Amino acid sequence: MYTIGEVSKMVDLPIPTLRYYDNEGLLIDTVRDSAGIRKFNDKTLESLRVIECLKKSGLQIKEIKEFMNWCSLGDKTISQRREMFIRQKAHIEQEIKELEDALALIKFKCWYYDEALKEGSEKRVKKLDPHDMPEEIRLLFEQSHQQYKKKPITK
Amino acid sequence: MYTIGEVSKMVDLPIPTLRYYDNEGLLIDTVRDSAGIRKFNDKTLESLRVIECLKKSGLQIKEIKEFMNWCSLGDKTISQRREMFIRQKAHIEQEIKELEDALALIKFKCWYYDEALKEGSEKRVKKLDPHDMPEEIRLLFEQSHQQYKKKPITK
DNA sequence: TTACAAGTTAAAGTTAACTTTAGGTCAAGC
DNA sequence: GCTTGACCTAAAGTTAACTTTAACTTGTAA
Repeated sequence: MYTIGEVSKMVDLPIPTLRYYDNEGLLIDTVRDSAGIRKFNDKTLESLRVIECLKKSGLQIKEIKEFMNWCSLGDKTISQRREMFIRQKAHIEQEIKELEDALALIKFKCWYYDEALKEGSEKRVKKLDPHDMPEEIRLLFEQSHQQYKKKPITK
Repeated sequence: MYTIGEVSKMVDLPIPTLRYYDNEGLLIDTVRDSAGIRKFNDKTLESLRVIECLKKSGLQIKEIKEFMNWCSLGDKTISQRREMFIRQKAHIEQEIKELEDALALIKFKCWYYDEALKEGSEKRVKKLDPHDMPEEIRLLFEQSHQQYKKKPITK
C-alpha cells in the first residue's frame, strides 16, 4: 500500500494531479483509511500507466473515466474495451505517421541550415531544386511536402 | 496570389485560424490590397507547413513567431535557426519514442482483449505471467512496462 | 505542547490556442 | 438600388487539464 506522496514520486506526477484523477473517477481501485487518507496499490500504478497511454492516444479524461468504468463492470464490457483499444491503436499510428512527416521536414531543415552555415548564407540553398539535392535529403523533402502540393483549387 | 478563403481550403485550416496566425506575426510574407484584404502567396503555404511542423515538434505560437522573425532578419540568424531545428529534432524524436511505447501497450491490450473475447472472460488472461505469453506479445508487454517498474522508493 | 510533515477539501485560477460574436466594408450580379 | 458573398476588426468566449489557494486534520518527534 502506498500513500499519495509515494505514488507521486514513483510515477513522477504531481500530488494534485493524482487527486484530480481520483476525483474524476479514473482511479477505481483506491481505498481510504480510517482518517480518510488515500491508500494506493500496484493496481493503481498499472492504471496510471494505462491512463498515460490512453491520454497519448488522444482520449480525454472523461473518456478514460468511461473506460475505467467499463473495467469495473467486468466481463460483459470486454468487447467495448477491445474496440476502444482498436480505435486508439489506429489513432496513435496516425499520430506517429504525422510526427514522422514533421520529423522529415525538420531533418531537411537541419541539412538546409548546415549548408547555409557552411556557406555563410542561405542564398544558394534557398533556391535549390529538389533534383539537385543529395538523394537522402530529397527524400526527406518529398516526404514532408506530400500534402497541399500546390494543387489548384477544384471548385 | 491567394485570398484567405482560398488558402483556408488549400491547407484545410479555418479562416479565423489563419487570421489569428497573421495577427500573432507568424505569417511574415503577407500583403494587403488597397481595400485591406490579405493577399497570400506560395511562401505563405510553405510557412504554414513549417508552422504545423514546429507546432508538432512542441513549440508554442510565440516561439514560432520568434523563429519567423529570425527568418526575416536574414543570414545573421542562420545559426540560431539551425540550433532551433536541432533542438526540435531531439524533441520530436523523444515524442515519437513515447508514442511507440504507448502503442506497444495498446497492442498488448488488443491481444489481451482478443483472448478475453475468445474465452468470454478476462479471468485467465488477467493472471497470465509474461513468460507464458507468445514471444511477440511478451516483447510488447516489456516495452510498455519499462518505466516505474515496481522499483522501491529510494528515500 | 508545540511544531512539523503529510495528508485532506472545495473552489478559484491558469494557460494556450483557438473560436465566436457583433458589427462593418466592398464589389458583383439581378 | 438592393442583396449576396467574401472579406475586415476588436473583443469576448471556450475548453481541457491541470494548478493553486486557503483552510483544516492527523500522527509523530523534540
